[in-house]
Amino acid sequence: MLTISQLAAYAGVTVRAVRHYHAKGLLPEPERDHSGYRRYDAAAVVRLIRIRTLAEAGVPLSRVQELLDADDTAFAAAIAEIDQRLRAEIRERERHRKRIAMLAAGDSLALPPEAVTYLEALREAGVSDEMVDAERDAWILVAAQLPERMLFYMEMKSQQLDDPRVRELYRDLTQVVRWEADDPRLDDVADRLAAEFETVPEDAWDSGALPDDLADLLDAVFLDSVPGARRILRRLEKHGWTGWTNIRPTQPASPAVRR
Amino acid sequence: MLTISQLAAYAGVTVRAVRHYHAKGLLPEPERDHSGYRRYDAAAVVRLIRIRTLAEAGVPLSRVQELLDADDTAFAAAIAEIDQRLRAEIRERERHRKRIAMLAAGDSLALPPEAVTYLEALREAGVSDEMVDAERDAWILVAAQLPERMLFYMEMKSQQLDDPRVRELYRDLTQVVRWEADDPRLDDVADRLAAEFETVPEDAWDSGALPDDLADLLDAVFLDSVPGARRILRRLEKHGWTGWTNIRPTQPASPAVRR
DNA sequence: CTTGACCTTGACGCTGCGTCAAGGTTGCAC
DNA sequence: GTGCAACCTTGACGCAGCGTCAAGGTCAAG
Repeated sequence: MLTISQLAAYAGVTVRAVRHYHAKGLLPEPERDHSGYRRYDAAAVVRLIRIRTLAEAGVPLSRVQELLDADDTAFAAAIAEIDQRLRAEIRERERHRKRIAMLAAGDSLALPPEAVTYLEALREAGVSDEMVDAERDAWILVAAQLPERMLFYMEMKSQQLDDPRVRELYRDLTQVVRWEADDPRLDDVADRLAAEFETVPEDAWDSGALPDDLADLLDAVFLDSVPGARRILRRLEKHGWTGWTNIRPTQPASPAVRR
Repeated sequence: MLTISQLAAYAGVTVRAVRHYHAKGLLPEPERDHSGYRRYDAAAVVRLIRIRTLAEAGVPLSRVQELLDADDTAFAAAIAEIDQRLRAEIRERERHRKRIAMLAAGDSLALPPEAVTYLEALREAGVSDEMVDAERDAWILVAAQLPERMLFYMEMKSQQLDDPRVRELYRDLTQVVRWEADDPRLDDVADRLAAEFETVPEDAWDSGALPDDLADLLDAVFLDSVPGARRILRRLEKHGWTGWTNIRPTQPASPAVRR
């Protein structure tokens, strides 16, 4: 008769694993000797080796039982299913590998490469680090909601950046975001912005627009992080512009007809 | 300001996951509103998206923290390590797949193919199912301890089975294992066995011998499962044979010298 | 006022054991 | 006989990453 550690050694598992299999009902509890020790016969070794074989093949313990006393057909079916699961787990890990490879390649988390390129262009245009970071965070939010539109947005933004006046505007804004909330120069900035917006054709506003809730979120970021934001927005309203992320002309007062 | 479910929705995770990240310290607990609800700003969304991005890439939560504020070098190193782990997990699953494929192919668990072949040969030689099962269990024990020697053993056994007299012996034993412990015919069987053993050259016994502890275990199986086992062994001893699994001639009485 | 959708904390469940803890047993050396 | 190491026992927590009740408080709309 064998003690639990001998049994475990024969089957190549730990004592703890044997007790675990008892607890799970995979291996029947054997007789105890006079001092309460478990005593095993050789049949237990065989059963334990079978359990270990299945477990090492990736069979979940909850299914080992049924596999041990399945007939050939059921066994084959169960095996096929387990193989399916293993394949899925492998595919998942391979997806993970690809993702972390991309993380290692790009300089920023959670952004597609075209966004990384755009942010790089911003930096090269002389925009300060902190503003690039703010832009990056904003685009992370967008990319999380609309990954499939990022390429479009980034191409649009990159084109805008080709215009030297836009680049200058960005550089100037780098200073503006540090001004106090009541700095009177904010109004001048808003006036310049409004003048700039006038040059954009009327129908171009909607094409690059973001969903309202996302725009609200990004507006909130702007308002939270830039002291002068509120003053700029108020001044822009006076010029007939509303919003920020989705900036557009205030609706001409065409009275809505009710009923 | 966002509620926890809005935050979760923006980042594409569950509310439970957000709370879990709070508990793990990955995401700082935000301010509470007057009724104790958590209120988040957009920065939290960005941080949460970063966490999710890393987690989805297979980074363990315990390492997300350090990765979020690692510099490029440290980040690359950590990524490389995680990729290592993912590859190891993939290899493990592929090993599992191979193992279960083998389980599906062979008709028996925990035995190498040559053993399956041998058992098949036994069955075809007319040995009863229950005796084949007993043989199989015995070889499962051997295979677990000495997998590298199984090919050798199975070739040896297969060769023995080429001898028609051995095959007949096996067939006869099929009956014998069912006899009562005190069946007098057991002695005749032991006599026949002894006569058979005599034909084996003296030096052949050790070549196929198993380690003593394993032989003891298999002997125990024999004694446990065959009622007449003890009587056969006693009778064999009288003929000068000892053991069963590792049967061999009793040592000629060469008196041991003490001190 | 009611209802349904959210919010809160707390706690158990899942997988397969590893790892104490606290105590009893066995077997061997002295 | 005694001591010590190496076993054995049950019980319980820990691990990863949340899912899923439970039991209650809150909010907004009808």
